[in-house]
Amino acid sequence: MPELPEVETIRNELSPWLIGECFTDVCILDARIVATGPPDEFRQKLIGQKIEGISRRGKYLLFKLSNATSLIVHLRMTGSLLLDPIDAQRYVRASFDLTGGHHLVFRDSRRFGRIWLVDDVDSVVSKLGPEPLGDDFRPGVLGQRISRRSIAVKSALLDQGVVAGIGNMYADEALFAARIHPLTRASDLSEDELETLCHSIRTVLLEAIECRGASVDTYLRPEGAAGTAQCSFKVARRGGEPCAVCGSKIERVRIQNRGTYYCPGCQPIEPGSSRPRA
DNA sequence: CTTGGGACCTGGCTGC
DNA sequence: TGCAGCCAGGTCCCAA
Repeated sequence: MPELPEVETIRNELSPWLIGECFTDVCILDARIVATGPPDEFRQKLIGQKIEGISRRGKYLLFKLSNATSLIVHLRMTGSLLLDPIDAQRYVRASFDLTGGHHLVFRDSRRFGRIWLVDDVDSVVSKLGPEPLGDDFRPGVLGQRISRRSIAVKSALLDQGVVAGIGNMYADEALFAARIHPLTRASDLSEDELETLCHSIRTVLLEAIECRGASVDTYLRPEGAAGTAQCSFKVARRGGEPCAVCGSKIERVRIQNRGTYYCPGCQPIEPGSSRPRA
């Protein structure tokens, strides 16, 4: 499922092809994906607009348009954006023709993805927390946002208002890298742990971007190739396998109704135990 | 205010 | 083999 590294990869790989091109036609096949008004209006407003730039905020992909509006795309669970696909695609919810002969296809089997056309990007993304790869994402900032939260640290990382762009897979990977048990109360993290976690989040996300994202489920890069970040996962989706670091069997629990994977050897704290851990 | 749980959605998997 | 039923999870919404 597309999280920050996947969306960043899509941004990186679409940009050289689409920046400077104009929308010449728009086809909405499922009206539900348009979050801003009727599809016809969406289509009329978008046609003729030039893409001035493509950026990302959390898991949102932002197309800056020539009339100062923005096209925003969120892929949610199963969405993907394909550039000039050769084969006919299933589950196409919208398609876009552009100058230069390009054809951009929004595909989404589960219909959770959404697109917006807005004057002000903030009207969609204003509640997001800091960008984890930005300069302002510091241990103190993370601490400020979770120090009064009694929820599990895993839940806190999934809260897009705490930090933007982390989803189920990279939350598990970051907590493993930081050697923090996912059920640890967010408010119980020490300053050292906050610093380690902050660093681990950045490292895990940067390494995944290097791998062009993780192709689990339906994620593919715009030109149809897979990412390889899933090959480097230490715990995510590896329940029952031995930990590559200590050999313990990777366990799976449910937190906030999400499958959560961790290594009981490397992330040893038991929920409710007194701190500090041994 | 915080927290937890359900709704949304459908392909793929499990089990009878 | 066929089919019912459950599961995955990002975000929003609502209730406690």
